[in-house]
Amino acid sequence: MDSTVATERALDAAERLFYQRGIQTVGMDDIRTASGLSLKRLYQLFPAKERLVEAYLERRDARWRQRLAEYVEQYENPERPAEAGDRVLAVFDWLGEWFAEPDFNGCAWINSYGELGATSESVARQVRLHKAAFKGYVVELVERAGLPSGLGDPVFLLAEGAMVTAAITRSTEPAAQAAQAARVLIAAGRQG
Amino acid sequence: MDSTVATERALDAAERLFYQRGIQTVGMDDIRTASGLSLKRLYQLFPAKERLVEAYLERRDARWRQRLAEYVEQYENPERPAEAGDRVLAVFDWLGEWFAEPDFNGCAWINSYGELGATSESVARQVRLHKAAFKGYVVELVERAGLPSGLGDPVFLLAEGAMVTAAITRSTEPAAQAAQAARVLIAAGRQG
DNA sequence: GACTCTAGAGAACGCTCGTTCTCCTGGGTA
DNA sequence: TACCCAGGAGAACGAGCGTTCTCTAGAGTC
Repeated sequence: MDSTVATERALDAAERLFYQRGIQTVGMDDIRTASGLSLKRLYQLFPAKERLVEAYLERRDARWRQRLAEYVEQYENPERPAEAGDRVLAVFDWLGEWFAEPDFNGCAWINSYGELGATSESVARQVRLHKAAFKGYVVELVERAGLPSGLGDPVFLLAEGAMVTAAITRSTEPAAQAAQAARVLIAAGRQG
Repeated sequence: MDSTVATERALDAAERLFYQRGIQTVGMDDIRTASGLSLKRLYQLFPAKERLVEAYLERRDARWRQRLAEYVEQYENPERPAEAGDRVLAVFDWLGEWFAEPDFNGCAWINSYGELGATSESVARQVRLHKAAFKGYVVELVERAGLPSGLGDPVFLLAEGAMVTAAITRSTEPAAQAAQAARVLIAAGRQG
């Protein structure tokens, strides 16, 4: 089997299991079984579990942010004059769809941070990078909408709060609640 | 040694270690060493590690919410006509002080949920109870301030987002940012 | 003073899990 | 055909850890 195909299979299995059950409770044996690869092959591709965890978070980060950006770009419709803030609010629509996915289990980075942030410096670093990138994206959307850039902070906090709460309560509501609050903040920001 | 004293010592050690390093990475041996109790005594008081975890979360929940309520009550000053929402905003002041504590390591329940929410039903249940109680308290503050009770949701989400972000970025700023957003929402709510 | 019960110190047990090793098969190559 | 070697299956190793067991000391009681 091609090495890139094997890597992908390993990461697919790792992502599914790590995200669903947590990192520490999933053993390399579980990943072997789920991926159909041998332990030998797994350790050739990822010399230690920690490397696999890093690769899992990296790949998921790229995909998560890309999916978000693709969704938000729908709202960049040149045909109609976009309301300032439409694309900012689209973030919460996307969160709502994500929360509704059957295998939604919270934010992978918040979960990983709770599990390993205190122990693994590499995990902590990746979580910080992911959150900084997400926040940077939110700020960028705010600024491109011509809104005061200070709006980025509370919008980001609302999104984080919605992710955590959706996970714990197993509900999609927080997305709509956060969206509504963001709408009010945007309206206030436009006046001020 | 008195049994209640021993229980307290066990919980003190457990809380310090679990909160700082996570639950799974702390062994019963670590708790024995830190508490000065023997394993035998520990297992008399808590027949399994899971019981100790439950007791840790329960005791911390009671103390956390009591400290918050005590702080907020300062703002219940009958001498002056309190601004509606003062006590709601006091929640964020208190969060800011908490974030600044040297051993602050995020929200114990969010962390525990990330670590064990998928594995341990008892942990998941306690996290949900704690968050429901906190949210209930926020809603109560909002209503007692004569504000529209729908304001409870976004204020709660801002608080959650602030906790998560303060932990990951190791910064106290999110408390002030969330407070500022809450101020705007409250002002808008008073008008609407 | 003999007995009993509690508790301390820490060894021991059994299981899990990350990692490595052994043995074997099969395909490519001179 | 003889050789080589990448890879598969899974046993084996070693450490960590939750839990229990052993042995001992001491305090309370008749």
